[in-house]
Amino acid sequence: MELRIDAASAVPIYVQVMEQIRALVASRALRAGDRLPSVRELASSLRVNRNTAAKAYQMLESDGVIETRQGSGCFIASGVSRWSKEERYRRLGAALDRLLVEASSLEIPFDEIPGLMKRRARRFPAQGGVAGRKGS
Amino acid sequence: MELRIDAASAVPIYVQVMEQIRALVASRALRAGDRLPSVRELASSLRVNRNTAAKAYQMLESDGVIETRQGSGCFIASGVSRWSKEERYRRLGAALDRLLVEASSLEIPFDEIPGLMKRRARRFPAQGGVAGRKGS
Amino acid sequence: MELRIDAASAVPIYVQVMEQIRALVASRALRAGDRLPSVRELASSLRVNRNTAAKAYQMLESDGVIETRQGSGCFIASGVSRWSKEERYRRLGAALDRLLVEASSLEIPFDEIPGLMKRRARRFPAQGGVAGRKGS
Amino acid sequence: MELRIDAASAVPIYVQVMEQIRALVASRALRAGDRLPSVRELASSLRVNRNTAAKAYQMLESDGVIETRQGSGCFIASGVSRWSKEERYRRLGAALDRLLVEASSLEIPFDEIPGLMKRRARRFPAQGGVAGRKGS
DNA sequence: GTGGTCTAGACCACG
DNA sequence: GTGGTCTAGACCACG
Repeated sequence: MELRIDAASAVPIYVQVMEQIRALVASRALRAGDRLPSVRELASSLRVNRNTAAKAYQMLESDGVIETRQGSGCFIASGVSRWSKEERYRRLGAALDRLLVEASSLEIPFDEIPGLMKRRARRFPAQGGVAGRKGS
Repeated sequence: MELRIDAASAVPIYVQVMEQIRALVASRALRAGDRLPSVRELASSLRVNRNTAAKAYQMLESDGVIETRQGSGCFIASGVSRWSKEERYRRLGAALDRLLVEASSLEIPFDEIPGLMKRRARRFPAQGGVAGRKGS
Repeated sequence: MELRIDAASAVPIYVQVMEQIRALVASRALRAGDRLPSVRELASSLRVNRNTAAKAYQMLESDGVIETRQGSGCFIASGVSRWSKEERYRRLGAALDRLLVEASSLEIPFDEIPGLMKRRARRFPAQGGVAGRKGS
Repeated sequence: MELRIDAASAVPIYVQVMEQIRALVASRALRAGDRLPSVRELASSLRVNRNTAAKAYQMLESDGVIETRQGSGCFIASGVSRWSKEERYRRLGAALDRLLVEASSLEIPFDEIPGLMKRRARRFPAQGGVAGRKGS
């Protein structure tokens, strides 16, 4: 499991981690029983503080998304809510709206966006699972 | 002007206000010269502190989205970004990264994005938003 | 870093702080990467509220003068203005107007100004300040 | 007597008025017994609120710079402190430093400044007394 | 009425 | 330890 963190975002890092893990579960990229990296592994791969990674896991556990089994790690809990195809596209639509507002505000014509996106996407690893830390 | 604030969100209230006003400008629901509610009105309608409402307006002003006129209130500015070309593309790049992260998490292939975007873009008036009014 | 605040001045405290830090950057007493005192240190040394010190830093950050790194403090940014050329000359024009008002009030003929400026400019390191470090 | 007000400045308008009148007195452009425009005249020529103009006069009167004679108007008081030539040039020097800091911060080379200033100065009326309201 | 500044103090995120 | 957000409330400048 690889996540992408934007340290410059106003959204706290632990929330970014939570949201992305939730989204991976919801989109079925992660399934019940799948093992998650340890807090230390996650913290070092994302280059964030261990407390931050631990907090994300704690919150996910208290939300019932993951389960901690003493001595063997963290796992995706069973019975987590799934998102329908419609729900996933609805969410991407909202993200697209945010992008278009930004482009509009920056006075960048919409028809330039696909080209810019293509270049940007090259920095991403194999699609469907994104790795590392935002480079900008 | 109707805004919706989620006090429980990790996104700061003043940022939520900024984003929604930017969206209203992009969709031309708000246009250059339009008057915004006063800081006090906004604060009371959103049930937030006056300072929080004022901060949203001040940040929008420093971004060139709105203008403050002494004693008479805040108005939508006449546009034309004050950022350098480099800065504008840097910012759009960051927004594109956020979009790609979302698409990855939702397991939606990148090559579907341009098509989805095109449909979404129809909701926005002129392409690039402000472009059509550049001279005004 | 030693700053002097005039609490009785009509110029807001946070603006006084901003101006003095800008001056230290222009004179190269502060350089890209230098760490600034923490918000709490600055506030206590100037005997102002923490929020006031924080506001000065936040405004300098939004102007691109300093950078904030999560949990580790504020640092002088590596320069290179993010404003468009138009915006930069518009701002200098406003500063020139202020100078001309001052010269008029002091009854100093405008044609003496370039000579006086030349002498003053010797105190500043590279001409244009950051120009010499543009590549760094 | 004509003054130049910058409505966008962080310095309150009534303080700008006070400072410029003080400077005109100090530089001997105004002398003891000279009549000042009425509050109404001043307010309308500067296009500021009457309260603002009145406040400037009140403050100057309480500082002993001007005297109000009932029914005949405001006059420069006798015995107001004067600035020496050295003091006037010292003050202009400080203003020049502020300009150079701004230019440095905007990455505008110092050698462009005299040319820009010349163009800017054309907008000013006869030198030594400046009129109207800043146009930018 | 309009917006801006500042304080004191609480609480949060991150290292 | 670092910076950021928010509130409640005072006070100021300007119309």
